[in-house]
Amino acid sequence: MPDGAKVGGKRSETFAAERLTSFVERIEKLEEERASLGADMREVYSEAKGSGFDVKTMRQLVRLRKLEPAERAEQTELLDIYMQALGMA
Amino acid sequence: MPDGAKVGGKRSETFAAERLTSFVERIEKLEEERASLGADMREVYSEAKGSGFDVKTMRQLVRLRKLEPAERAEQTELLDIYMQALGMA
Amino acid sequence: MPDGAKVGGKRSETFAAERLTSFVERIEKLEEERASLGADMREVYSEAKGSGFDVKTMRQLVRLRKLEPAERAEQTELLDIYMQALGMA
Amino acid sequence: MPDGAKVGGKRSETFAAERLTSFVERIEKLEEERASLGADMREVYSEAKGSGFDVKTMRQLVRLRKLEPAERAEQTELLDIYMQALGMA
DNA sequence: GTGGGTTTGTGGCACC
DNA sequence: GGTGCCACAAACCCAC
Repeated sequence: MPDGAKVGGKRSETFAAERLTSFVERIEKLEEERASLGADMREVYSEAKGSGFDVKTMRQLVRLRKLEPAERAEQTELLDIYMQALGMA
Repeated sequence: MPDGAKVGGKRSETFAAERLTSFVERIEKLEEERASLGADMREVYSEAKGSGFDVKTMRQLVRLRKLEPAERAEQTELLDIYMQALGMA
Repeated sequence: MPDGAKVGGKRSETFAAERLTSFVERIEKLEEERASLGADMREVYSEAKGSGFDVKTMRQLVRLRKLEPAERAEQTELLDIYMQALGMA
Repeated sequence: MPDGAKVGGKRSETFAAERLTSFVERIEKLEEERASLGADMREVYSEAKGSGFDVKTMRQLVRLRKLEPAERAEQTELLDIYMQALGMA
Protein backbone atom coordinates (compact mmCIF):
# COMPACT_ATOMS: atom_id res chain seq x y z
CA MET A 1 0.00 0.00 0.00
CA PRO A 2 2.44 2.56 -1.20
CA ASP A 3 0.45 5.73 -1.46
CA GLY A 4 -2.33 4.85 0.90
CA ALA A 5 -1.41 6.88 3.91
CA LYS A 6 -1.31 10.11 2.02
CA VAL A 7 -4.34 9.59 -0.13
CA GLY A 8 -6.58 11.87 1.89
CA GLY A 9 -4.05 14.64 1.79
CA LYS A 10 -3.35 14.12 -1.84
CA ARG A 11 -6.96 14.25 -2.70
CA SER A 12 -7.53 17.65 -1.22
CA GLU A 13 -4.28 18.87 -2.66
CA THR A 14 -5.44 17.72 -6.04
CA PHE A 15 -8.74 19.38 -5.51
CA ALA A 16 -7.12 22.64 -4.52
CA ALA A 17 -4.79 22.41 -7.50
CA GLU A 18 -7.73 21.97 -9.81
CA ARG A 19 -9.58 24.91 -8.35
CA LEU A 20 -6.52 27.08 -8.60
CA THR A 21 -5.94 25.99 -12.17
CA SER A 22 -9.51 26.83 -13.00
CA PHE A 23 -9.25 30.31 -11.50
CA VAL A 24 -5.99 30.99 -13.28
CA GLU A 25 -7.35 29.85 -16.61
CA ARG A 26 -10.41 32.02 -16.24
CA ILE A 27 -8.18 34.97 -15.49
CA GLU A 28 -5.99 34.26 -18.46
CA LYS A 29 -8.97 34.03 -20.76
CA LEU A 30 -10.20 37.41 -19.55
CA GLU A 31 -6.77 38.96 -19.86
CA GLU A 32 -6.53 37.75 -23.40
CA GLU A 33 -9.80 39.39 -24.36
CA ARG A 34 -8.75 42.53 -22.57
CA ALA A 35 -5.49 42.65 -24.46
CA SER A 36 -7.38 42.26 -27.69
CA LEU A 37 -9.52 45.28 -26.90
CA GLY A 38 -6.39 47.19 -26.02
CA ALA A 39 -5.03 46.42 -29.46
CA ASP A 40 -8.26 47.65 -31.02
CA MET A 41 -7.98 50.88 -29.08
CA ARG A 42 -4.45 51.44 -30.22
CA GLU A 43 -5.66 50.96 -33.77
CA VAL A 44 -8.36 53.57 -33.40
CA TYR A 45 -5.92 56.07 -31.92
CA SER A 46 -3.50 55.35 -34.71
CA GLU A 47 -6.18 55.96 -37.30
CA ALA A 48 -7.13 59.20 -35.58
CA LYS A 49 -3.53 60.29 -35.60
CA GLY A 50 -3.41 59.57 -39.31
CA SER A 51 -6.39 61.91 -39.66
CA GLY A 52 -4.42 64.69 -38.02
CA PHE A 53 -5.75 64.49 -34.48
CA ASP A 54 -3.52 64.72 -31.46
CA VAL A 55 -3.61 61.46 -29.62
CA LYS A 56 -2.48 62.77 -26.28
CA THR A 57 -5.21 65.36 -26.24
CA MET A 58 -7.75 62.78 -27.29
CA ARG A 59 -6.75 60.67 -24.33
CA GLN A 60 -7.28 63.62 -22.02
CA LEU A 61 -10.65 64.18 -23.59
CA VAL A 62 -11.73 60.61 -23.07
CA ARG A 63 -10.58 60.77 -19.48
CA LEU A 64 -12.55 63.96 -18.83
CA ARG A 65 -15.69 62.57 -20.39
CA LYS A 66 -15.69 59.81 -17.81
CA LEU A 67 -16.29 62.32 -15.06
CA GLU A 68 -19.73 63.62 -14.30
CA PRO A 69 -20.08 67.17 -15.60
CA ALA A 70 -20.86 68.42 -12.09
CA GLU A 71 -17.86 66.69 -10.66
CA ARG A 72 -15.69 68.04 -13.44
CA ALA A 73 -16.93 71.57 -12.87
CA GLU A 74 -16.36 71.32 -9.15
CA GLN A 75 -12.80 70.15 -9.53
CA THR A 76 -12.07 72.81 -12.07
CA GLU A 77 -13.49 75.56 -9.86
CA LEU A 78 -11.55 74.57 -6.83
CA LEU A 79 -8.40 74.30 -8.86
CA ASP A 80 -9.02 77.78 -10.24
CA ILE A 81 -9.42 79.18 -6.77
CA TYR A 82 -6.18 77.60 -5.67
CA MET A 83 -4.39 78.80 -8.79
CA GLN A 84 -5.56 82.34 -8.16
CA ALA A 85 -4.36 82.08 -4.59
CA LEU A 86 -0.96 81.11 -5.93
CA GLY A 87 -0.97 83.91 -8.46
CA MET A 88 -1.17 81.58 -11.44
CA ALA A 89 -3.97 83.77 -12.77
CA MET B 1 -27.05 85.80 -47.05
CA PRO B 2 -28.07 82.53 -45.59
CA ASP B 3 -25.15 80.37 -44.79
CA GLY B 4 -22.80 81.59 -47.45
CA ALA B 5 -19.73 83.35 -46.17
CA LYS B 6 -18.61 81.00 -43.54
CA VAL B 7 -19.88 77.80 -45.02
CA GLY B 8 -16.58 76.52 -46.34
CA GLY B 9 -14.82 76.87 -43.01
CA LYS B 10 -17.74 75.65 -41.05
CA ARG B 11 -18.15 72.67 -43.23
CA SER B 12 -14.68 71.36 -42.69
CA GLU B 13 -14.88 72.18 -39.02
CA THR B 14 -18.08 70.25 -38.82
CA PHE B 15 -16.53 67.41 -40.71
CA ALA B 16 -13.53 67.31 -38.40
CA ALA B 17 -15.80 67.46 -35.39
CA GLU B 18 -17.77 64.52 -36.69
CA ARG B 19 -14.69 62.46 -37.32
CA LEU B 20 -13.33 63.24 -33.87
CA THR B 21 -16.65 62.36 -32.31
CA SER B 22 -16.66 59.08 -34.17
CA PHE B 23 -13.16 58.21 -33.00
CA VAL B 24 -13.95 59.11 -29.43
CA GLU B 25 -17.11 57.08 -29.41
CA ARG B 26 -15.33 54.05 -30.78
CA ILE B 27 -12.72 54.41 -28.07
CA GLU B 28 -15.34 54.75 -25.40
CA LYS B 29 -17.13 51.65 -26.59
CA LEU B 30 -13.90 49.67 -26.40
CA GLU B 31 -13.01 51.08 -23.00
CA GLU B 32 -16.38 50.10 -21.69
CA GLU B 33 -15.91 46.51 -22.78
CA ARG B 34 -12.44 46.52 -21.34
CA ALA B 35 -13.68 47.81 -18.02
CA SER B 36 -16.28 45.09 -17.98
CA LEU B 37 -13.60 42.45 -18.40
CA GLY B 38 -11.63 44.10 -15.64
CA ALA B 39 -14.62 43.78 -13.38
CA ASP B 40 -14.93 40.12 -14.29
CA MET B 41 -11.30 39.59 -13.40
CA ARG B 42 -11.74 41.23 -10.04
CA GLU B 43 -14.68 38.92 -9.43
CA VAL B 44 -12.63 35.85 -10.22
CA TYR B 45 -9.86 36.98 -7.91
CA SER B 46 -12.39 37.72 -5.23
CA GLU B 47 -13.92 34.28 -5.60
CA ALA B 48 -10.46 32.73 -5.43
CA LYS B 49 -9.76 34.69 -2.28
CA GLY B 50 -12.98 33.37 -0.82
CA SER B 51 -11.69 29.88 -1.57
CA GLY B 52 -8.61 30.58 0.50
CA PHE B 53 -6.14 31.44 -2.24
CA ASP B 54 -3.77 34.34 -1.91
CA VAL B 55 -4.58 36.91 -4.56
CA LYS B 56 -1.22 38.59 -4.63
CA THR B 57 0.52 35.30 -5.21
CA MET B 58 -1.97 34.40 -7.91
CA ARG B 59 -1.14 37.62 -9.67
CA GLN B 60 2.54 36.75 -9.55
CA LEU B 61 1.71 33.36 -10.95
CA VAL B 62 -0.27 34.75 -13.84
CA ARG B 63 2.53 37.17 -14.61
CA LEU B 64 5.12 34.40 -14.61
CA ARG B 65 3.04 32.21 -16.89
CA LYS B 66 3.18 34.90 -19.53
CA LEU B 67 6.93 34.49 -19.77
CA GLU B 68 8.57 31.79 -21.82
CA PRO B 69 9.91 29.08 -19.52
CA ALA B 70 13.46 29.76 -20.73
CA GLU B 71 13.11 33.43 -20.03
CA ARG B 72 11.65 32.74 -16.62
CA ALA B 73 14.49 30.38 -15.74
CA GLU B 74 17.04 32.93 -16.85
CA GLN B 75 15.59 35.65 -14.65
CA THR B 76 15.38 33.35 -11.68
CA GLU B 77 18.97 32.22 -12.08
CA LEU B 78 20.32 35.70 -12.35
CA LEU B 79 18.43 36.76 -9.29
CA ASP B 80 19.82 33.79 -7.40
CA ILE B 81 23.34 34.71 -8.41
CA TYR B 82 22.83 38.26 -7.22
CA MET B 83 21.30 37.12 -3.97
CA GLN B 84 24.25 34.87 -3.31
CA ALA B 85 26.58 37.72 -4.06
CA LEU B 86 24.78 39.75 -1.44
CA GLY B 87 24.87 36.92 1.04
CA MET B 88 21.11 36.41 0.98
CA ALA B 89 21.78 32.68 0.63
CA MET C 1 -20.74 100.65 5.56
CA PRO C 2 -20.10 99.65 2.01
CA ASP C 3 -16.91 97.70 2.03
CA GLY C 4 -16.91 96.76 5.64
CA ALA C 5 -18.76 93.60 5.10
CA LYS C 6 -16.16 92.29 2.75
CA VAL C 7 -13.08 93.40 4.56
CA GLY C 8 -13.08 90.49 6.92
CA GLY C 9 -13.63 88.19 3.97
CA LYS C 10 -10.73 89.62 2.05
CA ARG C 11 -8.50 89.37 4.99
CA SER C 12 -9.20 85.74 5.55
CA GLU C 13 -8.90 85.07 1.83
CA THR C 14 -5.48 86.60 1.87
CA PHE C 15 -4.59 84.61 4.89
CA ALA C 16 -5.76 81.41 3.29
CA ALA C 17 -3.82 82.22 0.13
CA GLU C 18 -0.69 82.71 2.16
CA ARG C 19 -1.12 79.49 4.01
CA LEU C 20 -1.74 77.61 0.79
CA THR C 21 1.29 79.19 -0.80
CA SER C 22 3.38 78.19 2.15
CA PHE C 23 2.21 74.59 2.00
CA VAL C 24 2.79 74.38 -1.73
CA GLU C 25 6.26 75.81 -1.44
CA ARG C 26 7.17 73.36 1.28
CA ILE C 27 5.94 70.54 -0.90
CA GLU C 28 7.88 71.79 -3.88
CA LYS C 29 11.04 72.03 -1.87
CA LEU C 30 10.64 68.46 -0.72
CA GLU C 31 9.81 67.25 -4.20
CA GLU C 32 12.90 68.90 -5.53
CA GLU C 33 15.11 67.11 -3.06
CA ARG C 34 13.31 63.90 -3.79
CA ALA C 35 13.82 64.31 -7.51
CA SER C 36 17.48 64.92 -6.90
CA LEU C 37 17.78 61.65 -5.04
CA GLY C 38 15.92 59.95 -7.85
CA ALA C 39 18.48 61.26 -10.28
CA ASP C 40 21.25 59.94 -8.07
CA MET C 41 19.60 56.54 -8.05
CA ARG C 42 19.33 56.47 -11.80
CA GLU C 43 23.00 57.32 -11.97
CA VAL C 44 23.94 54.46 -9.72
CA TYR C 45 21.83 52.06 -11.74
CA SER C 46 23.36 53.36 -14.90
CA GLU C 47 26.84 52.91 -13.54
CA ALA C 48 25.96 49.39 -12.46
CA LYS C 49 24.64 48.67 -15.92
CA GLY C 50 27.92 49.92 -17.33
CA SER C 51 29.65 47.42 -15.08
CA GLY C 52 27.67 44.63 -16.63
CA PHE C 53 24.94 44.20 -14.04
CA ASP C 54 21.33 43.74 -14.96
CA VAL C 55 19.33 46.67 -13.69
CA LYS C 56 15.97 44.99 -13.61
CA THR C 57 17.33 42.15 -11.52
CA MET C 58 19.00 44.63 -9.23
CA ARG C 59 15.67 46.31 -8.67
CA GLN C 60 14.12 42.98 -7.76
CA LEU C 61 16.96 42.41 -5.37
CA VAL C 62 16.52 45.74 -3.67
CA ARG C 63 12.81 45.12 -3.37
CA LEU C 64 13.37 41.71 -1.81
CA ARG C 65 15.87 43.05 0.68
CA LYS C 66 13.20 45.35 2.05
CA LEU C 67 11.18 42.38 3.16
CA GLU C 68 11.84 40.55 6.36
CA PRO C 69 13.55 37.25 5.64
CA ALA C 70 10.61 35.37 7.11
CA GLU C 71 8.15 37.25 5.00
CA ARG C 72 10.27 36.71 1.92
CA ALA C 73 10.50 32.98 2.57
CA GLU C 74 6.77 32.78 3.04
CA GLN C 75 6.00 34.45 -0.25
CA THR C 76 8.47 32.31 -2.09
CA GLU C 77 7.08 29.13 -0.62
CA LEU C 78 3.52 30.00 -1.43
CA LEU C 79 4.46 30.84 -4.99
CA ASP C 80 6.26 27.52 -5.30
CA ILE C 81 3.22 25.67 -4.06
CA TYR C 82 1.01 27.43 -6.56
CA MET C 83 3.45 26.79 -9.37
CA GLN C 84 3.53 23.12 -8.55
CA ALA C 85 -0.23 23.06 -8.49
CA LEU C 86 -0.20 24.50 -11.98
CA GLY C 87 2.42 22.03 -13.12
CA MET C 88 5.07 24.69 -13.56
CA ALA C 89 7.36 22.55 -11.39
CA MET D 1 50.72 27.64 -6.45
CA PRO D 2 48.42 27.31 -3.51
CA ASP D 3 44.98 28.24 -4.65
CA GLY D 4 45.75 28.04 -8.32
CA ALA D 5 43.06 26.60 -10.45
CA LYS D 6 40.07 28.42 -9.14
CA VAL D 7 41.71 31.53 -7.86
CA GLY D 8 41.23 33.58 -10.96
CA GLY D 9 37.56 32.74 -11.17
CA LYS D 10 36.94 33.19 -7.50
CA ARG D 11 38.74 36.43 -7.39
CA SER D 12 36.67 37.99 -10.11
CA GLU D 13 33.51 36.55 -8.62
CA THR D 14 34.42 38.10 -5.32
CA PHE D 15 35.20 41.33 -7.00
CA ALA D 16 31.89 41.35 -8.82
CA ALA D 17 30.07 40.53 -5.61
CA GLU D 18 31.72 43.43 -3.88
CA ARG D 19 30.87 45.82 -6.65
CA LEU D 20 27.29 44.67 -6.68
CA THR D 21 27.07 44.99 -2.94
CA SER D 22 28.41 48.48 -3.15
CA PHE D 23 25.89 49.49 -5.79
CA VAL D 24 23.03 48.00 -3.85
CA GLU D 25 24.05 49.70 -0.66
CA ARG D 26 24.30 53.04 -2.38
CA ILE D 27 20.83 52.53 -3.79
CA GLU D 28 19.45 51.60 -0.42
CA LYS D 29 20.94 54.64 1.20
CA LEU D 30 19.34 56.86 -1.43
CA GLU D 31 16.02 55.09 -1.13
CA GLU D 32 16.04 55.60 2.57
CA GLU D 33 16.52 59.33 2.22
CA ARG D 34 13.87 59.43 -0.44
CA ALA D 35 11.41 57.62 1.79
CA SER D 36 12.11 60.11 4.52
CA LEU D 37 11.26 62.99 2.24
CA GLY D 38 8.12 61.17 1.20
CA ALA D 39 7.09 61.01 4.83
CA ASP D 40 7.73 64.73 5.19
CA MET D 41 5.54 65.42 2.19
CA ARG D 42 2.72 63.35 3.59
CA GLU D 43 3.00 65.34 6.78
CA VAL D 44 2.72 68.64 4.95
CA TYR D 45 -0.31 67.46 3.02
CA SER D 46 -1.85 66.21 6.20
CA GLU D 47 -1.30 69.54 7.88
CA ALA D 48 -2.79 71.33 4.89
CA LYS D 49 -5.81 69.09 5.04
CA GLY D 50 -6.19 69.94 8.71
CA SER D 51 -6.26 73.57 7.65
CA GLY D 52 -9.18 72.87 5.37
CA PHE D 53 -7.42 72.55 2.03
CA ASP D 54 -8.27 69.85 -0.45
CA VAL D 55 -5.28 67.60 -0.85
CA LYS D 56 -6.20 66.17 -4.21
CA THR D 57 -6.54 69.63 -5.69
CA MET D 58 -3.27 70.66 -4.12
CA ARG D 59 -1.60 67.74 -5.84
CA GLN D 60 -3.03 68.85 -9.17
CA LEU D 61 -1.77 72.32 -8.49
CA VAL D 62 1.73 71.16 -7.75
CA ARG D 63 1.70 69.06 -10.90
CA LEU D 64 0.56 71.97 -13.05
CA ARG D 65 3.18 74.29 -11.63
CA LYS D 66 5.85 71.97 -12.94
CA LEU D 67 4.79 72.64 -16.51
CA GLU D 68 5.96 75.65 -18.40
CA PRO D 69 3.14 78.19 -18.69
CA ALA D 70 3.37 78.13 -22.48
CA GLU D 71 3.16 74.38 -22.58
CA ARG D 72 0.24 74.43 -20.21
CA ALA D 73 -1.61 76.99 -22.30
CA GLU D 74 -1.03 75.06 -25.48
CA GLN D 75 -2.38 71.84 -24.08
CA THR D 76 -5.36 73.60 -22.63
CA GLU D 77 -6.22 75.30 -25.90
CA LEU D 78 -6.15 72.16 -27.97
CA LEU D 79 -8.21 70.38 -25.37
CA ASP D 80 -10.76 73.20 -25.49
CA ILE D 81 -11.03 72.89 -29.24
CA TYR D 82 -11.62 69.18 -28.99
CA MET D 83 -14.13 69.64 -26.20
CA GLN D 84 -16.09 72.12 -28.28
CA ALA D 85 -16.03 69.70 -31.18
CA LEU D 86 -17.55 67.10 -28.88
CA GLY D 87 -20.13 69.53 -27.58
CA MET D 88 -18.67 69.64 -24.10
CA ALA D 89 -18.81 73.43 -24.31
C1' DG E 1 19.31 52.82 -28.38
C1' DT E 2 17.29 56.35 -25.80
C1' DG E 3 13.39 59.13 -24.02
C1' DG E 4 8.33 59.92 -23.46
C1' DG E 5 3.97 58.15 -22.73
C1' DT E 6 0.90 54.64 -21.28
C1' DT E 7 -0.24 51.04 -18.63
C1' DT E 8 0.10 48.05 -14.88
C1' DG E 9 1.29 46.79 -10.07
C1' DT E 10 1.93 48.32 -5.39
C1' DG E 11 1.23 50.97 -1.20
C1' DG E 12 -1.19 54.29 1.54
C1' DC E 13 -5.58 56.26 2.92
C1' DA E 14 -10.19 56.90 4.08
C1' DC E 15 -14.47 54.96 4.80
C1' DC E 16 -17.36 51.42 6.50
C1' DG F 1 -10.24 45.26 10.55
C1' DG F 2 -11.05 44.88 6.06
C1' DT F 3 -12.25 46.71 1.73
C1' DG F 4 -12.27 49.87 -2.04
C1' DC F 5 -10.03 53.89 -3.91
C1' DC F 6 -6.43 56.90 -5.27
C1' DA F 7 -1.84 58.27 -6.20
C1' DC F 8 2.71 56.95 -6.90
C1' DA F 9 6.45 54.15 -8.94
C1' DA F 10 8.01 50.71 -12.04
C1' DA F 11 7.67 48.10 -16.45
C1' DC F 12 6.55 48.14 -21.15
C1' DC F 13 6.05 50.02 -25.65
C1' DC F 14 6.50 53.00 -29.28
C1' DA F 15 8.42 56.77 -31.70
C1' DC F 16 12.31 59.22 -32.93
